[in-house]
Amino acid sequence: MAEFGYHHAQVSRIAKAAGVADGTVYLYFKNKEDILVSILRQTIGEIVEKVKERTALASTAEEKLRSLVGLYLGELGVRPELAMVTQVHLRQVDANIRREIGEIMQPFYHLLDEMFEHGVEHGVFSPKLNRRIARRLVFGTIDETVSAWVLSGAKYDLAALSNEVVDALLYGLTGPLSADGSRKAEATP
Amino acid sequence: MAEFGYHHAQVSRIAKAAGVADGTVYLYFKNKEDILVSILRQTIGEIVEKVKERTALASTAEEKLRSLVGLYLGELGVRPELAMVTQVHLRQVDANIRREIGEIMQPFYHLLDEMFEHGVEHGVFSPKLNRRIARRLVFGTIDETVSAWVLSGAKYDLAALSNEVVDALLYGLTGPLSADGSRKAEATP
Amino acid sequence: MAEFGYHHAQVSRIAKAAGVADGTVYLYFKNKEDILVSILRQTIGEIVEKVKERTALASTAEEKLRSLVGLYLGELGVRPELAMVTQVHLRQVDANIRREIGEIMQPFYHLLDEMFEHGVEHGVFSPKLNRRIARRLVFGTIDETVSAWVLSGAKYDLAALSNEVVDALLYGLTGPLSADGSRKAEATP
Amino acid sequence: MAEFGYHHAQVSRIAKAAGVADGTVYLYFKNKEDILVSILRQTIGEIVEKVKERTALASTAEEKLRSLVGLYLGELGVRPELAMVTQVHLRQVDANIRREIGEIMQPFYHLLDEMFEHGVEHGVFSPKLNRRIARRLVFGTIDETVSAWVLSGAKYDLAALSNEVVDALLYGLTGPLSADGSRKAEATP
DNA sequence: AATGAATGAGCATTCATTCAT
DNA sequence: GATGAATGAATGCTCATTCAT
Repeated sequence: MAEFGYHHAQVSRIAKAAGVADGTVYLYFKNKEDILVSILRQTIGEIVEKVKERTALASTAEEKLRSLVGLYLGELGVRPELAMVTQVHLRQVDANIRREIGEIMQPFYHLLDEMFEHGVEHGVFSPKLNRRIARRLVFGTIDETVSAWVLSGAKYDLAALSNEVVDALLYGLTGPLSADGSRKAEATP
Repeated sequence: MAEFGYHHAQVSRIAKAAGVADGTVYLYFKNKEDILVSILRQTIGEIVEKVKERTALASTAEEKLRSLVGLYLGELGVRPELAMVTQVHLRQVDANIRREIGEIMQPFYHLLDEMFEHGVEHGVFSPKLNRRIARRLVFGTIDETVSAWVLSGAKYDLAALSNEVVDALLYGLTGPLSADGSRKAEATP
Repeated sequence: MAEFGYHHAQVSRIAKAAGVADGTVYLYFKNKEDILVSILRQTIGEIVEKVKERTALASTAEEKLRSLVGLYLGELGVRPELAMVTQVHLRQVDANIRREIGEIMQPFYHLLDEMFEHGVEHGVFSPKLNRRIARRLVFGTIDETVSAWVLSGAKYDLAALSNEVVDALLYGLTGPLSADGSRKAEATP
Repeated sequence: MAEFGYHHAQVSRIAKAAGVADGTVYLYFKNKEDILVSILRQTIGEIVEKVKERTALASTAEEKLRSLVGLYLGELGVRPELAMVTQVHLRQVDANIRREIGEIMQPFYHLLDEMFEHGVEHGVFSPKLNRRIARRLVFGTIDETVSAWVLSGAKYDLAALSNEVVDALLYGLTGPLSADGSRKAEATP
């Protein structure tokens, strides 16, 4: 199927992108899987570090979520190749590795959980919401947002969507309610 | 097509699952991509048809969304092999095909859009919410839900999560507000 | 080291020699090792079968040995490619496989052992000779004989050496002694 | 160069064993082949020197052969890594090099030839025996003996086999004859 | 002289696709 | 229509060799 031009993350392509010979890659990584997984681990690690710093300064759960989403979209938004790796190449590997990916995402999921706990404690987030579902709501939405951006060719400003995405995550499709039960006009002023 | 196993969707495996010889597959499909894309097209087509029937009977946008999510998770929940195809195998192909997948999802996205329009018109959904973001909220969340279920080995009842997922989609992390602005105790009674 | 032109038994070379495409080889063999080991197993198997038939007809241990060596050199002598495999390619694989080769040679070694027992029982072979050393004497000598022939380019008649080789194996460097202790003039009349 | 392990004689392993960096090897050797061939050349050279000294003192052909075999097995028997090189690594290279190996063995073969001439002149070795076959008898047998020892893991005392091997080489399978034509009881008293 | 990071040719193996039957 | 044996392009990985320091 040469006509379709498969765009797998061949090691030779990665090497060429890095400006080194194929064999050089194996001086630094165990194998192809290790390359991709290492990229993800570092990317997630950096994002998690920044989010921790930033959310420590935020007092409300809403602000924390806004930091988290903003940083996630911001980091990937300025590095489309990284987004390509997380959204495309890493999904081309087999299910075993996808489970390993789950482990790498743990620190990020922990952040989400902590933030959620904080929000519930302060009466901001719904105590009725299943934590697992909350995590999928947040991660699923931002993941889909990044995927769409990558597949579009990374043509627009990803981080610019952050506030609207957070509004959706906070209030859902119904949007924020005003005290009298009517729809509020403005979510993000 | 029941025992894909957890790795690549080799054509020979698909043929064996279908009870035909390898070559026979090519009498009905142009190539491997065509097989996977056809499976997705049919699956989405069936779901869209059922959702159309069901949502025609639903009067409120919330009911419509509950039908849509319930049917989506219900259909994939009883056919793990299909979910394997949509969540794993189809992501292993190149970015070009993933864009084609976007086209196949169009009817489903239209449903979402119509439902959203209906909700906004009837004052149920927030008119402030970006349609594109709304779509990613809904699709991203259910996609992540199905993916997690598939990667877990399809061990639990996927459809059973439907109502909680819809609650999250409708009201977000903050959950539904009571008229007086306090957190409501129960989302799905 | 392209200048030296390594002559490893590449699978592609084997495939080309067999007149099939590279991939075809893997329809019949598990891997490269399996190819080489299978060739040896079949070759040795055929030789052992023939030797069994022939030695059953021979009454003396000397005749049996003559049959065995004659058939061994005869079989490889008419199939230089086989000899190439046994003497060159199979030695290029790692030590683990060389130990497996030992197992494949077992039937041949058993033949040698039986023949030796027969010779000792009938007073023809020395009862003092260590069986293991006897085996290495016989196999080492014919192996070296075949190797030299292969490395020379298989230019002469290998089987023609058989009788002289057997004389050497039977009587060693001292040659057969006449009854009075002097050197006999003729070993193989 | 003590722990070759049982697989390929990678240059990096040789360098590490020699306590130098990979690149340093190429200051002293042309290439990998040159390394292995040099090891063989030196080993054989040393053995040949020692055999020459020793056989000069020996008066009979039998004593000379006993010295030669004893020294060969003795030298390799105390240096299993050298035996690994001669029996395993050197056979993993291509046929061209194996022919070069033949040249390196020349001094050793000359020794064998001289010894054989001496034996024939003094009526100890059979004048009927083909010199080439005699050489293969001796070298094939000791080579096979060393190979078996190496592949067994060099677990037993190789030199201890020397006298029995020489007996086999001198008298063959039939063993030494007593003057009256009956089997002699003892070869090596 | 010595180093060791970088190289890239070389090869085993897989699997989507074809086509003679 | 159906088959499945045969194909060969594609790719991950190894390791002998080089060369800037």
